[in-house]
Amino acid sequence: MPSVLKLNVAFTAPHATTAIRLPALFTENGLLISHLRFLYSKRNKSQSWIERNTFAIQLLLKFIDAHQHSDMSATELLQSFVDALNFGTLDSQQIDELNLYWFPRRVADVNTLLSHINLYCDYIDGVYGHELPNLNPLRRATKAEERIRWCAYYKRQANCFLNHLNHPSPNKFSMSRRVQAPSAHVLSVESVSRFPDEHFERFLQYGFTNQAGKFDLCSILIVMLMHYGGLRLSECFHIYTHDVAIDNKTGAALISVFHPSDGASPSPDFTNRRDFLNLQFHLKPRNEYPRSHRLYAGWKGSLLTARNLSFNVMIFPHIKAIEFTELLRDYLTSRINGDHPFLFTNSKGQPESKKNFIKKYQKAIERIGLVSNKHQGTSPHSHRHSYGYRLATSGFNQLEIQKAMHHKNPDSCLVYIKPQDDEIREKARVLGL
DNA sequence: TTATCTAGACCGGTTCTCCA
DNA sequence: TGGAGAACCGGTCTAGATAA
Repeated sequence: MPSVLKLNVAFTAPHATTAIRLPALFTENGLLISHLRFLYSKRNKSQSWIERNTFAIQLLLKFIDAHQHSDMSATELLQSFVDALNFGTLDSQQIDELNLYWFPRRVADVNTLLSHINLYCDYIDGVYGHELPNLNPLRRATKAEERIRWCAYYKRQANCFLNHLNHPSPNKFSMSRRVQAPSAHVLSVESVSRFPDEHFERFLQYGFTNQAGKFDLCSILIVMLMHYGGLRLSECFHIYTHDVAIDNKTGAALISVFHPSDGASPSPDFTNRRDFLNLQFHLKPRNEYPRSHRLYAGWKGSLLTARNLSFNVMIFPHIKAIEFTELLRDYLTSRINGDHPFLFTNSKGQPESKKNFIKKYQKAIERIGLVSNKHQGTSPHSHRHSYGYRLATSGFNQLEIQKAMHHKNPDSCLVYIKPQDDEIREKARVLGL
């Protein structure tokens, strides 16, 4: 049985009226209540953040538990924890006496985990104060709460976890430099992240067919929104059927993407989309479901350009907006409708899940003989890269690309228009340099 | 630097299709 | 009709990428 178990529990804080679901850590001595209270204090953070924090504390508790019978000092033990994260726990013979079997982690990952532990330790300090804990020393402490209080104490005294985020005094520096996390390397990996243009039409035509040989129009439309509209995958799952209109003059589809909760309701009877989903369908905005929920779809805070808290999808090239309309008509007449407002549905009429789309997307990639891999540009996000690059190579300037991709910061689009090594080599060759 | 979203691996349950 | 295999769908976990 593992020394630390994670279970999702319904937690009701004192004086609160409703319970919220949070991950709780259980050791052989019971629930680590201080961590649950810490998570409650951070309940406005994302699901990803809460998961990552819980995972970091879980690793720390497991490591301390594995060293119960060690004669290391507390500082050495915590230093050893940082080393175990960095270099793993297997020796050169691939043997792990601690029975943890951790593999080496990337520097950035280690820093993230240590940052989470640091935050929790700060919270413990705030609750118990800065005095020396009147407890068994760390090595002899048996209760997880006691161990965490000692970790918070040593973190403050010896900066054991995150020296690089604080500013140690000179007399502490010599020790803390031995135990700090390493600096991350500055790295720009050359990778092909745009969808290969030469395969895209074939991908749409032959990738998405079901068992009966019919087109999976739902998936095709989602891919078109990403490839020709530059949408992130998650944004597609927030679109309602009401959010699509047709330009009567050109026949082009006009698509708006609204903020999932605060965006204007399609009906004036409701305050906003949260109100609409709740009262009309007993649903929540999809970014507010837990990450493990089938309806979950993230929201990355795109730049909203309309007062109704939405932005318009800029389909490029324009001819594709007309093709989108034609496919959309076929889709809407053939889809199974369900009790929800979402545009994209699965084979049962329920809102299409991101997870299911990704499975079908990968299958489609394999059908045309490619491998689904983001480094080869065959992941859903690669279409957003293709969109940004297409705008850049068609002569749009940085500000125009920023607006089309709905970035708040003009520099954010640079990653999408970054040239690849072979393109620079080719340019140099053409120039004869 | 920090917070958040995406990708991918692995697993399991259910439903569908084919065939003996 | 029942078994085998494929397809579909969902859950969990971790690492990497992106954006502010």
